Amino acid sequence: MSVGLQRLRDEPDAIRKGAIDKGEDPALVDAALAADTRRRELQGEADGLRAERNATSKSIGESIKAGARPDGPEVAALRSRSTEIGKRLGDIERELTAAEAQVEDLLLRIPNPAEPDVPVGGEEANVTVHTWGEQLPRSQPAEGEVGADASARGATWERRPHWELAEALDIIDLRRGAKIAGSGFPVYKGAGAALQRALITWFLDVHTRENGFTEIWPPIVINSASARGTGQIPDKEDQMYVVTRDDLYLVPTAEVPVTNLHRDEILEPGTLPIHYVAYTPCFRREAGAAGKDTRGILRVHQFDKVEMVLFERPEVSGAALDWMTGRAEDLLQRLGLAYRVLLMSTREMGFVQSRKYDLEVWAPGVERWLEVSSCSNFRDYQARRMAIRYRVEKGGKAELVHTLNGSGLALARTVAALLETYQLADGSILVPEVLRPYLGTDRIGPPAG
RNA sequence: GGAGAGGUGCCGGAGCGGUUGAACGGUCCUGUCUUGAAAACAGGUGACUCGCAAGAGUCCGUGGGUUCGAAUCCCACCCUCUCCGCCA
Repeated sequence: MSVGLQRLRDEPDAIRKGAIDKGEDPALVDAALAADTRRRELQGEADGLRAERNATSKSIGESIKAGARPDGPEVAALRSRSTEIGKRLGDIERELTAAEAQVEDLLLRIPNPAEPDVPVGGEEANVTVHTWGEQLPRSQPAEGEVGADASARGATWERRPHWELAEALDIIDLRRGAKIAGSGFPVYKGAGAALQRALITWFLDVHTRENGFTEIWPPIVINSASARGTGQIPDKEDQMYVVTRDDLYLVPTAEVPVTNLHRDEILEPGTLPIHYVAYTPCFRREAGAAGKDTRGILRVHQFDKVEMVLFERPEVSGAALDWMTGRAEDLLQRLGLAYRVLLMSTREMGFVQSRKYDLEVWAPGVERWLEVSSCSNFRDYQARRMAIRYRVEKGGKAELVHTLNGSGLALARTVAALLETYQLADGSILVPEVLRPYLGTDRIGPPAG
């Protein structure tokens, strides 16, 4: 169950197209359909046999009650007949179980089709919806609006990448992180550590106090059922760290534990929408990305993220996605970081999303756009996997909810962009207005040496 | 980690191996009554699968097993609670 058998039967062409657009195998649709037909046949047979057996067993009980001897010939005849049925039933049931597993397996491998207006294609097809802020150049006049500093007046200076700044300021220690855990596990130190804490706290404060979210502080390990629910299994299994001994995974994002909060639940009328926000560290193996973005903290195995998770009624999930994306944008605007919003194409958006916006922030030191947020609507796809339903009215029929989530925001890259944007000519960092109450200073540095 | 108790429907709480999908109570819904409400009374009130329907089937923590038949018996696992130990 993922795309939904009903929809698969009703509009197989649309599902096939959805698979093709996402670069997945459309033949899975036909395989699933065929497996489902077989499954239904078997279930019909099994149900018939069970009905027969149930009736026979019942008549044994009734005969005995009516006075027949339990070891008499009448009962013995019924008994052997029931045994006979049971044997056939056993065979059918084995086949049925296999067929059910097959259907489920195939369904799990069929992607959620993108919404009709999502551009078809790969990276080149992504659409920039809009941009905000000034895309600062790497070379900065000394009297630039952000980096005005007396000592550098009259000259131009080059913005430095965040890893140089961080090392000079001694606020991020990548080498020692590699020593104690491995490469890609940064150590934040002093003002660097405080900056992490400030960002996390500020994000959570805005979401809970201004945006109406309920804060969740979830476990940062998940079991396989939870990983399956949100689609990490089987789609992204090799990106997760596994605790084999206890059959647990380290969370790749708070989305997994938080969305699973309502797994196998029917939400009563009046409970939707549910808006959760959660901070967790996030662990990703980044398998297949070796050698990519090796410098600095652009691609790391552990980073911090504040995540928004929404449960919505189907008819408003589209608007909810826009709203949620706006909440993430608001944070970037108040941090004063230039960014752009991308509507991701079919092959870029992922397996379980129906629509996804990425927020990319401009990092002038490395002169790149960095993804710091990804806001997605999953419609009923995750909800079906997790059996999250709701009732419109008391006693009404249970319907699947729509789930959405988005980063608000992911830290490592935000920190990189922030350091590079707010660096001054002397290597110190101006602290954005909104973070000053949290950091207790308006400036990090300058470096001692 | 050790010892014990227990996991049943929206909730509480029954359940000799055979009309128990599940008594009883509560909740909620619908009627009757009432100017309205409350009370009282009557009826209804789980999810899922297959089926046009009638209906059939599955589900009593999970997975196996015994049996003609299992919520009821056996085994394993998971979870909760109590006591002990340990500990941020």
